Amino acid sequence: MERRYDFKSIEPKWQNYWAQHNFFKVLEDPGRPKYYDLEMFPYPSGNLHMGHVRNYAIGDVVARFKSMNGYNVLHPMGWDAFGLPAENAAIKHGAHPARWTYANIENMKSQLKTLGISYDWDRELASCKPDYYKFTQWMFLKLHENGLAYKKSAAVNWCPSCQTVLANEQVVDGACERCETPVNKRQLAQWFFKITDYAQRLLDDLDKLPGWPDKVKIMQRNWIGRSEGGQFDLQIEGSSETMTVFTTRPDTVFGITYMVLAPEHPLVETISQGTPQEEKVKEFVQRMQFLSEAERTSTDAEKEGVFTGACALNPMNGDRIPIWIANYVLVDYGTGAIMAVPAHDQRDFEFARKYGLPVQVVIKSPDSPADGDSMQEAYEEDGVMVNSRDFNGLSVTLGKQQVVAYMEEKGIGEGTINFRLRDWLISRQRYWGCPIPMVYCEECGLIPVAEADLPVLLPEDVEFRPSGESPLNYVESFHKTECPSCGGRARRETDTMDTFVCSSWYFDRFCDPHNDTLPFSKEAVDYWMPVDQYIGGVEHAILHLMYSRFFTKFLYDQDFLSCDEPFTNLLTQGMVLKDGSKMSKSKGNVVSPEEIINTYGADTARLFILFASPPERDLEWSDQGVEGSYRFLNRVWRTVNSCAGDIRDISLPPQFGQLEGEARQLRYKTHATIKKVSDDIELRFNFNTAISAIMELNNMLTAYLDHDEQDLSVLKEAVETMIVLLSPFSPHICEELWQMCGHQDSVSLQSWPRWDAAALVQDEIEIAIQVSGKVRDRIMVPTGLSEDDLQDLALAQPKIQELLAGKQVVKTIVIPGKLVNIVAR
RNA sequence: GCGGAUGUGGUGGAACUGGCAGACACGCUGGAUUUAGGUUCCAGUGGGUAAUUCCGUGGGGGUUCGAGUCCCUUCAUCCGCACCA
Repeated sequence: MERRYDFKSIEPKWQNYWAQHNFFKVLEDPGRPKYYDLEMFPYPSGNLHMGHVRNYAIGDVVARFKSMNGYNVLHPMGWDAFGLPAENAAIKHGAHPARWTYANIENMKSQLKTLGISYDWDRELASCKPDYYKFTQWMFLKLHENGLAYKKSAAVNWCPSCQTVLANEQVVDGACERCETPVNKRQLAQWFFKITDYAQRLLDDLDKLPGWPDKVKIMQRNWIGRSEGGQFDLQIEGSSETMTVFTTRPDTVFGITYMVLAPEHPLVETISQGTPQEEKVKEFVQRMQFLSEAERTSTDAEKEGVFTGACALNPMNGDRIPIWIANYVLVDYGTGAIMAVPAHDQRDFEFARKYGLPVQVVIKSPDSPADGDSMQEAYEEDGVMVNSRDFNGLSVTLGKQQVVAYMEEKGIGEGTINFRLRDWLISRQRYWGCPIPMVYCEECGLIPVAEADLPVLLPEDVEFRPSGESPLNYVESFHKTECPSCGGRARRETDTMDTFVCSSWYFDRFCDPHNDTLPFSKEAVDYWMPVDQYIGGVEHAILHLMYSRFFTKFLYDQDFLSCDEPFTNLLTQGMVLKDGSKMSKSKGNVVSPEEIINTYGADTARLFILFASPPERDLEWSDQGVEGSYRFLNRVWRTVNSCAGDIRDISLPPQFGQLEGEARQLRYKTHATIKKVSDDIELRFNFNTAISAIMELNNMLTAYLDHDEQDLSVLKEAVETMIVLLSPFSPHICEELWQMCGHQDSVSLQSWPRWDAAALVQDEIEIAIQVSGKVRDRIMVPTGLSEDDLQDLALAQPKIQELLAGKQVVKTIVIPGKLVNIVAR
């Protein structure tokens, strides 16, 4: 017998076997329940890292477990293949993004194959391939057709050094992710998706997702940021203009002592013109423009502003109110203008004190200050309305309703709901992305490309200049085109789409990946969607998951899908850490999966990563831990080796009779392990405890094999059960061991074992006896003893008698099967 | 500042509904096998104590016959959002 099992030959052997026999290829099968198991598809950076291994190992346990439980399992893999790194590589090393990307995919795919994950590779897709992005463009056209894709001028993140716009997620702490230059804002015409139309549904339907972690739902709720309030207009004194404000506190409208516009608000220039303040206002607005996003919006930046020289009239009482501009009001939230009530809003309060503006109390509770001048801070709690004319005496809640009702009646304003969620900016001035299928015609304006003309191909023969500007701008054969409508001269849109667009529907495409007329057939998605289990990192809690939900709802509304939520259950896996921090090149603490697989094999790598920590939690990498997992697999190897010959020809009895002693205990353990492993995988995703249960079974088997007399049926059942239970975690070694036990078929094709309730019946159990809550003795008792008998037995123990001498028993608590607690004084 | 999570042996972690804290591993100690190292196997391993036993789940308080688990309070670390009117 070999000292160590030979994973180097076993693993490729079974990987080839699975591939040759199309083990993981699936088709729709109405006769079996479906299960769609999906891990977030990776960006092809070139190399697999431990986070990937963890993600796919978790997914594979689920896929193999469900498959052995009779489900028709869809488990696909693909590539999120557009994106900035490919272009950076092109600029830096001169490699074409396409070549760079496809080479990376090749490399990562071969690494992935050495892990032995049960993917249906026939469904592989790459978002950068024309047969895929054709339909990303199709999605754009459908959204455009329905008024959900539009172009508008917007302030976007601009890196002055790279000479390009950046996505929000490419701005880290106010600086460019690539060169660390502070980012500023620039006004550019950009494409948006109108995700805000779906804000309410995206919020409400979170309640339809009990299979999602609360953490993620809370993050999405906050991101959507719904707030109820009112919106009303104020006449600007001496002008025909009005300004509109949004407030969540209509009840404090009589406490307004000044108004504030965001510096970028379009009214700022008009109303300050010709006033003595004009110059100061211009100066302030300019200064704000030069500030970076981070400096401008950080909470600890001091509030500052200037008077515009103009006043507005409070529609409730006709009061003249000065209009200011200030850094703390944001142009893109609400109406970009606020009513300031310093007595009841801390931000307004700080500003008012700094500039000597009045503070007027309009909400009063018994313990709140009545006088604005002596207030130390704003009073934001509940109370009743004062100094508010007819509304005096109303509570905050009632006041809100009645002030809004009054405004509606008088045509001053109305109740409104505001969302923090903004429309999704999808334009990127980048080459390596999905082209936006629109053209600009000199005659007809903005015209969508006809569906029949898709895909708009990304030209391959392009030049990369270090300026970072999109090469599409230089490629005449690309941008020079004809108008789809009038046939006249037109220019193609050279912006490409945010890669999040590509990843917002890839899970649908997996259902029907080779369809060349539609993104997917209705039949295919009706069978497979929604995804039953989605697995990936928390970093996508908001963006990717929200965008995918938005796309799904849109496709549902258009009747392309029958479900309106894409992911029924979501598992967010923790990070893989080394020495307490995230693995990174700069820290030099990266452990390469390739190396681990070479040294210990994929089965060990998978087992360790699943054993070291439950999936949601961060995982501390330990080289010694890996060694331990490897030792365990070797122990299993030896266990099976040493008895395979003895059990090979044994056939299991249809029923195990009354067993005694060790054999009985072993059979108990076998079935207890089936139950434990099944529950841990299915109910809790606690793979670490499932594996530890298998370890216990193997430990018991090792001991059992030392006995002279063995019940070979019980032994066979235990050994084979262990192999089957271990197979979703470490499939290759289990295939080999299964074969060693004399089986011709694959362990992957076995049904998941069922536990036999009869085997779990014990006739004796240990009971703890407590005196006043402290364990003082333990006794073995027959199961099924009555509570009274149990109590009598406990009291009769000599040790307990001794302890109770001279004391009075106050009370006895009996927990059958667990303990007896005797309370004595 | 707001929101969320996590604090258990030397380490990773277990304890699922309030019921024997530390399963399973790693590490360490001792022993066996081996010329030796490695491998493998056996035994021990929360802390204090000579010992009956006492103390122990970040700290403090509470509820309970009984608390890692429930309640209040406090500290530390990590993550997300951050002037959202």
